[in-house]
Amino acid sequence: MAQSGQIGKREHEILTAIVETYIATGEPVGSRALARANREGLSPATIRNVMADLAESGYLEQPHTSAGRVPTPEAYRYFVEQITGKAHLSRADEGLIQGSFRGITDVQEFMERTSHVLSLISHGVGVTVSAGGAQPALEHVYFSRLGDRKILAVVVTRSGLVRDRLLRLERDLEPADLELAANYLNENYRGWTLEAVRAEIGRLIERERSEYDRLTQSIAQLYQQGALADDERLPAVYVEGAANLVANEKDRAHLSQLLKTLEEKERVAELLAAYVDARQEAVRVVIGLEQAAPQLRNFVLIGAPARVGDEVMGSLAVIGPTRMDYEHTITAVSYIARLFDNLLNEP
Amino acid sequence: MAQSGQIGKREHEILTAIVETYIATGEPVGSRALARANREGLSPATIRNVMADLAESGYLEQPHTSAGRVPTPEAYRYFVEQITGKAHLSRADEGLIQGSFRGITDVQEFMERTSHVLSLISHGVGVTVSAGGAQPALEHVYFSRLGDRKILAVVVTRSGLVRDRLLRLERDLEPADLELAANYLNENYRGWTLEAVRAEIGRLIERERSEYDRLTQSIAQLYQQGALADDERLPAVYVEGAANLVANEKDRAHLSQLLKTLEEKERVAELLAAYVDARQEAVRVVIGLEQAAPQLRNFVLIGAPARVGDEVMGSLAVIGPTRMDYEHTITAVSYIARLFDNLLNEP
DNA sequence: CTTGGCACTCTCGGCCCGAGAGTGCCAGCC
DNA sequence: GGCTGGCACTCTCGGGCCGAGAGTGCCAAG
Repeated sequence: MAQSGQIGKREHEILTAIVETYIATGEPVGSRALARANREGLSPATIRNVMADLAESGYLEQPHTSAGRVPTPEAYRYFVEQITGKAHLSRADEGLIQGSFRGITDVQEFMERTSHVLSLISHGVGVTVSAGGAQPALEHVYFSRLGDRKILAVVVTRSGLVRDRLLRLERDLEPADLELAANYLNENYRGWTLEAVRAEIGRLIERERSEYDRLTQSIAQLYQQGALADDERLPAVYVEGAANLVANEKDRAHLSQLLKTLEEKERVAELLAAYVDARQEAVRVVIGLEQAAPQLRNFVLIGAPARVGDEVMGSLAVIGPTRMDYEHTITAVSYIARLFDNLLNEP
Repeated sequence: MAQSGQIGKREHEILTAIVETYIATGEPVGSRALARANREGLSPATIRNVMADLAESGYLEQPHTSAGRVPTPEAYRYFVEQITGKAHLSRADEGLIQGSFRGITDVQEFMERTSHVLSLISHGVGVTVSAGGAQPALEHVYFSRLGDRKILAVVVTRSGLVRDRLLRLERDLEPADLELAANYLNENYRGWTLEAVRAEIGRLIERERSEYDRLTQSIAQLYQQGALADDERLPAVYVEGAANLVANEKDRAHLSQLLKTLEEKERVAELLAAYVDARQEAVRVVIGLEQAAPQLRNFVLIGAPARVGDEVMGSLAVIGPTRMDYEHTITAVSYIARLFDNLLNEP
């Protein structure tokens, strides 16, 4: 009786074989085909019995009577658990990844390529999201006057991210004022988290409310228009390989919805934030994303945090159909996550 | 005999009606339906005669005998020519555009929203590409040391674009050296085009080859690793609304190719560069993009340069099927192109 | 516990056919 | 001469039907 969900050696073999062939072919797998491929030479009838047990335990489903069996999310979870640890990055994939990153010079491009190469290897959608989570620390600010009361603020963080914001001031500031303000901030607050800087400036303004000098006034204005604020609310999101979904999704309306969802950058960022655990290094595999969005029911997320030293710079992930090459994808995600660290810490 | 392509009043009316209903319905339009809609009460037979003439002149095609007629690219060109100038932005579209841009603070986000709102209005793909063409002028550089021999270079241009590059030096530089180098560049070359700065530094290094002082040495290293180079080679490209293609393209393989093409940012940038004329302000409509890519045969580009004052900051465009709402799209592109200018020059 | 056999079920592709839409052409009408 | 109604013809599309193929469940025997 397998109804408790016990999985013995034979069950394991057959379940694994079903998941593998279903991933390879995309069609419900029947007992006959399985018997032919099986090295132990079991008969179709035997396999049918085992399959019936597995179906009862919730690992298999039938699209309709008299079709083959299809793995349930439960089956994929089991399958992935068995793979984990054993998998090994293929030479070809390693070469592909290394080649993709050759000659990269800017951070955005690095993220873009990461997404791209992930989509190539997984045949799913590659996603990279910057930052989120940890508070970025201030490295440098710069203000540039673009026109009347229009200021461009550029903030560089310790971890190498660059953010720019367009500010509209209430009263105009001269370039000299801007320079003084930037110098003041750079000299006194380098290395502070942006939040701490904001808090400190808020206090500063409060304290000196009455005796506003020119510098404080400039800074107050810039601060109030959000020069240093909210940067963490706008993580950079890179999505590549959406075209891969076309082959997998046959329902047009559904496909269109999927593409729309992936174009909403904030939602993608939330998805990664919800599922990728920044605190631990491991690759996370989530099978069935229906909680995040109903149209992602038959989808899988395979992600990992991207960290440089102790700071989390963001996360990378593959989003793809449950019918996915887990082994390649998991190893690739894990490899690139480590690479990310090396890129900035090693020669 | 209409074989010379002469278009009289009646031909004009009927051709316009055919294009309009084909755009609306997507199905070949027949003489009967046209007769019913026609206010002049012409009979189907008469219309058939005119249609036969138009077909001979190259404005109409039949998918097969005994189907209705479908407009050729020539017909769309004619149609668009008639529209141009007359079109007027609808209240609803104007509200949508204004609403989309409310509260925007950074340049990237502005471009992204532009692409997004274009895709909403046109039901095609909205595209925005920064820069290209004109040489950007230096406003400010900053160097940050990320780790051993790893430098982050941030370049702000006059027009408000921010670019960062990751450099790997041959010999390490101290933060103090970096600061000196940045100060030197900022003080001496602000307002120069990047190319001019590069040329000048090249000369400087050449001249002082033997008597390298510490500052020149730092600058030489940063220069050689491309701190100021090639920025124009990497325009930022924002593509939104690819999901809209799903509804229009029935061939899956083709659809997949289309999406792949749109994901190749460089190709999209080239496409705009090729077709959007930076020197003149007008909206450009290109019908039939097969020269750019065979899979874009039945596609149309409607684009305009985005300029701030005299400087071209990039271009914006809609790429969509020939069956597109030209009137809405052309007016929207033109409106946003002007808005782009206002954004930075007016209150 | 495993296996071969057998009856049953369900899908899928091919085929046929009729309805519907559209065309081209011709003869007649204004 | 241009416009129109009529008519025969063509092509697509959807529905219905059928047979092949694949798979199942169950049973009885090894």
